[in-house]
Amino acid sequence: MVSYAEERSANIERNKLILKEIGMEKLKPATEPKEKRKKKKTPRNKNANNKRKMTNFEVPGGRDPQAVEQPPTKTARVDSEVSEVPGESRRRSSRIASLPAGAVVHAERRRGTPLPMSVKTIVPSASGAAKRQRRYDPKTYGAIPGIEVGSWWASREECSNDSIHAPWVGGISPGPHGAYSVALSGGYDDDVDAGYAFTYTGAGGRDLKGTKAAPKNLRTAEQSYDQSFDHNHNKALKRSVETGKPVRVIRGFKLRSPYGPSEGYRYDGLYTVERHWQEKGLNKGGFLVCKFAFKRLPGQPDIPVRGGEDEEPEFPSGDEESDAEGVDTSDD
DNA sequence: GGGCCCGCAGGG
DNA sequence: CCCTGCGGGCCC
Repeated sequence: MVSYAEERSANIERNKLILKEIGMEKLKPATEPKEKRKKKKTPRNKNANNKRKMTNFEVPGGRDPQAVEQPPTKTARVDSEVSEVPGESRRRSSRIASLPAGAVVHAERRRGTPLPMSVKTIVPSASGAAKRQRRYDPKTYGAIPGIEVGSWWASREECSNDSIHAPWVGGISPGPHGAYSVALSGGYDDDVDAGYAFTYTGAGGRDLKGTKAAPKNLRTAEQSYDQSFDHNHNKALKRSVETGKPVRVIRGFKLRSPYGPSEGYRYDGLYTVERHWQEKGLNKGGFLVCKFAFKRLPGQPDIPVRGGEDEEPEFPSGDEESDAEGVDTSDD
């Protein structure tokens, strides 16, 4: 029988081929910007709230943000001076590693704290927009005004608040004419992330409730049955292929790829879903999974790659050879 | 590190 | 109301 590693490489190779087929080569810049470590420029500012968002890379030489409806740079919401997050060098791998020192999580949102309910009701937000104080409807195709490509958040909750990706947990935010957004967090071991294109695994096929005897109430779990395009989320991504609607993409720190941020979540702009198919997933049982191939729209700022200084690129950033990269368990 | 258990946004 | 989901705090 085939080992997990072998099966994984095989899947990865197949997925890489698909990415080549959809023509992502041209999108990848000759030289890729390094992820900017969030240095601790500003002293501290321990006033909570500065954990808002920040753009992670300033593009060398002004590119023209034309091609893709670039939202008006409107840094609202950061009411306080956008102090640099003193996140310094944290090694990825820990959870949401460092909410930078001063970035205290709002007490109301903490888990054990008592008044989460009242938080929602605060800020009626006249326009009856949403319960949260969202400025824009996340159920929008394309860019969210005011959120630049490269913006960064410490948690999924914050991404949701800024309407970039509404679900707190789910990777896919479905809509009638396609998905609005997806989150790459490395949930599936055989997905390939080449930055300017990537493969993505659909939702479903998991038993989140556990067994009758041992109920689990989980949020994620191993595959235990086939995924299908009947699942609303997968159906939405399939629609994206048909309609060509752009999908917002965020990458999370758990993503094992040079393009994954070392901490938190980063908005990497708009992509189109080029293909959808089903294949045997990397799971015990060989259950089918729904797969999708995404390609980035041109004209957006380059994606920063990890490996600023104290981090060594674990993969040769691209695909190229069939480098046996991930096959190992290169710890981490 | 792993296991638990949970809040929440969204859709049905 | 019910169920789902590439989180995440907490405890061990």
